[in-house]
This record gives sequence, structure tokens and C-alpha cells, in this order.
Amino acid sequence: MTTRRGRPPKDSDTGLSRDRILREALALVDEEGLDAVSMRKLARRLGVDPMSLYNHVDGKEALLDGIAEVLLAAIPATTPGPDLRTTMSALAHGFRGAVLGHPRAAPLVLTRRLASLTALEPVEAVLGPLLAAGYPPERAVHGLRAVLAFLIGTLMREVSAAPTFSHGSRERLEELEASGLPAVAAAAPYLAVCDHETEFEFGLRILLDALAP
Amino acid sequence: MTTRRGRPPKDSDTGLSRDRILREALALVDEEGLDAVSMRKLARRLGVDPMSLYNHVDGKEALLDGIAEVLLAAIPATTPGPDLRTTMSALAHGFRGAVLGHPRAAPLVLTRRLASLTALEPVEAVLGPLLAAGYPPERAVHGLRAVLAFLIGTLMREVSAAPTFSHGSRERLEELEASGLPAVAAAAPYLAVCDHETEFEFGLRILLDALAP
DNA sequence: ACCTGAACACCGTTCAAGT
DNA sequence: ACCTGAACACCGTTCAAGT
Repeated sequence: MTTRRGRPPKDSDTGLSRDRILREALALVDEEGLDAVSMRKLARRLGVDPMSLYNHVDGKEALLDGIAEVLLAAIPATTPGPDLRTTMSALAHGFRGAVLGHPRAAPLVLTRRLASLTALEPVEAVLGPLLAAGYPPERAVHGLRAVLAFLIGTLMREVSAAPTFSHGSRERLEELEASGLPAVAAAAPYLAVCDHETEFEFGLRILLDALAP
Repeated sequence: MTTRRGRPPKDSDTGLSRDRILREALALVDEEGLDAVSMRKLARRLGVDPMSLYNHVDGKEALLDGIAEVLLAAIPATTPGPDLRTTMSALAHGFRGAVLGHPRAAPLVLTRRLASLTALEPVEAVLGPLLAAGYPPERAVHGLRAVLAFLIGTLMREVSAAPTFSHGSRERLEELEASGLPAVAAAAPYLAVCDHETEFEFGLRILLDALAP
């Protein structure tokens, strides 16, 4: 909220800026999905020539990276809790919350190799307590990566961009039962349904049991 | 290798078929990457009008789903081993091998919600031993899903479509050390490097310790 | 320093026509 | 049943021109 060098409020209406572009782009993704994003459509929404965007953003790929970074920046800062387990759990939930806040944009975070160092604070917040608890740094990093891999995989599923054997349709259940595969048939009622919340907690618990007992 | 109703060998040269299209598409992805895939370019490679593809494939999205299923079909059949742990480990390695066989196509498998029931045999191969060992089906499914989430997340990273804090560049190391974040700086040498093989084994071991002790 | 618009080389897909 | 090609409504980005 620092005043902006006396420029008139025009700035936030017609004045373009990387920030305004990224915010509008995220809104576009939220409303119409990732596939609907195009430089031209985004420019139309901003009331601007498509080429004007290139003054603030390095092309479409960079635009998508920018959106991903906006999401990452929304991970709430986490102060170390009473023990390792609760801080790690809080961070995992914070990451999940930030990503699920914009489900249609989520694949950008989960899928792109981000070059920048956004999201380094959350890493510090995990690594700090682990090191303080006496974990050797190498093992701490392995642990961090295992949890992160799990988070990325579950979130991809939650956001419905990854394979499940579900979405609870009646037919799905019948297909599974008729598959001719005995174990699949026996577990069909559970395969046909997927409660993301409990799947998330289940996997996270297992990992934290192993890492922060 | 069943003979094809006496049609001349022409079939595999100019004759189009879903199979030939998918094989050529996978080759195209392997050579030029996912972004290079277009119906028109694929048709050019097949020496055919772009519109001819639509006689065998339902559009571009369906084409990409088809490629993903080709990859999934390459998961080697796994016969149950001596114990739970080795069969589950074998399956995880089989999945990883199939995906890493076509790294540039991998995101298709890891990222798309597949409608079809390909890859149901691997599920049977995991669930069977779990149920036989007395696991309640609900818990078996949770376990399966936790492992799958981890696999998807790690593979996404291996295939370089997901965030890391590495690829072992000298500068990366220095950036991390200069980040001002003490734990990040302390663990910098390990953060700057990522051996996919050992990360994979580490995470898998933890999960299997919890699921098949 | 920023914005514009024409132009280029592409896309996926519909549709009517051919064999 | 399968293949074709013109046509439509889009793309991302370069480049020269404006202010």
C-alpha cells in the first residue's frame, strides 16, 4: 500500500503492469480453465492490444510461470509449531490450501519446473525444524522431497488431472465388479469412490510417521 | 501376428489405423516433445491429409489419451513375488520403467484423467496380495493410492516437469547459500543436487515400510 | 518507455465432395 | 467406409511504426 510516486489512479485501470496482467490471467484461468488462456483473449479482457502484453511478460510460457508463482506466493507463512510433526503437517496443509484455492490453475504449480526461488520460505520452514531436531541435512532433504512428491501426486489427482479409478458413478462400480479381476472386484466399492480429504490425510500420516515419529 | 484377412501389406504403409497413428504420434513426441504435436504435423509424417486422422481418432485430446494408454500398456505384467513387499516394489519399478521409457510423453500418463480401464491389471497385481495378506479392502485401496500419488509426483519431477530446487548448477548452489535462510543454506549442497534414483528408492522404502512391513 | 496494428506461419475442426 | 481439400475461426510472435 505504499503510494506509487504520485501517478494518478489511472494506473490500475488502463495502465498495464506485470501484476495486473497476472491477476487478470489467473482470473481467466479460474473462470474458463487453462486451455482457454491465450495472449489475445487476455489482452481483450484487459482492453489492450495483444502485443502490449509483451512489454511486461516474456511470452506465453513466462505468463504461465508467472501465474504459478502467484499461487506459490499464496502459501501462508508457517511459524514452527510445538513439534516437528505439527509444523510439517501445517505446511502440507498450507500448500494444499493454496493450490486448491485455484484448482484449474493448479497444474501450473504441480507441473512446471519453476526457475525462480519463490516458495523457498516454506522449504526453510520444513528444513529448519528437521535440522534443529538433529536430522542430517541429506536425510532432511530426502524427507522433504518424498513429502513433496506425495503432495504433488495427490493434488494432481484432487484437481482431477490425474488418473483415478473412480468418480463414484454407478457404472464405474459395475465395470470394476465385472472386470474379471478378483481383487479389483472385491475392492470395487472403495475403488469406485475417492474422498480426497481422507486420502490426503492417510498418505500424509504414513509419511510423517516415518519422518517425524 | 494373426494374418489380417488377406489384405495386402499395403495396410501398414498407406493404410491408416488407430494403431499406426498412435505409434507415429508417440515417435513424434519422443523426437520433438509434447508441444510439437499437432494433427497437421502428424498427418504430414504419415503422408496423409490431416482430416484422415479423424476417421480413426476422435480429435486431438483423444489422440493424447491414446498415447497415454500406449504407455500404460507397456507396464510389464508382474507375477506375485515371495512377499508383499517385493511384489509392490516390482510394480512400482515397472510403472517407473514404462514411464521413463518415454520421458517426453510421460506427462500424458501422469497428468490426464484416463477414462478407460487400461492399467487395471497392475492394480489387480497390487490389490491381490494385499487382500490375500488380510488387509481390509478399504485400507488396501488407501495404500495403493498413497503409493500411486508418490509415484506420480516423483516421476513428474524426474521427467523434469515439476519443481525442484536443483539441477546441480554451480550458480544454484550459490543462490541457495546466499538466500539468507539458514536451514536452506545449511542444506544447500543437498538441495542443489537431485539423484532421482535414490530419491525414488528412499520414498518408496518409507511407504512400503508403512504398508507392507 | 510503452503501445499499436499489420503480417506471418501456424493451429483444430466442420463440412461438402469425392471414391 | 475411408479419404480429401477448402474454409472458418482461431493461435503466438516479429517487426516497423507511432507517441
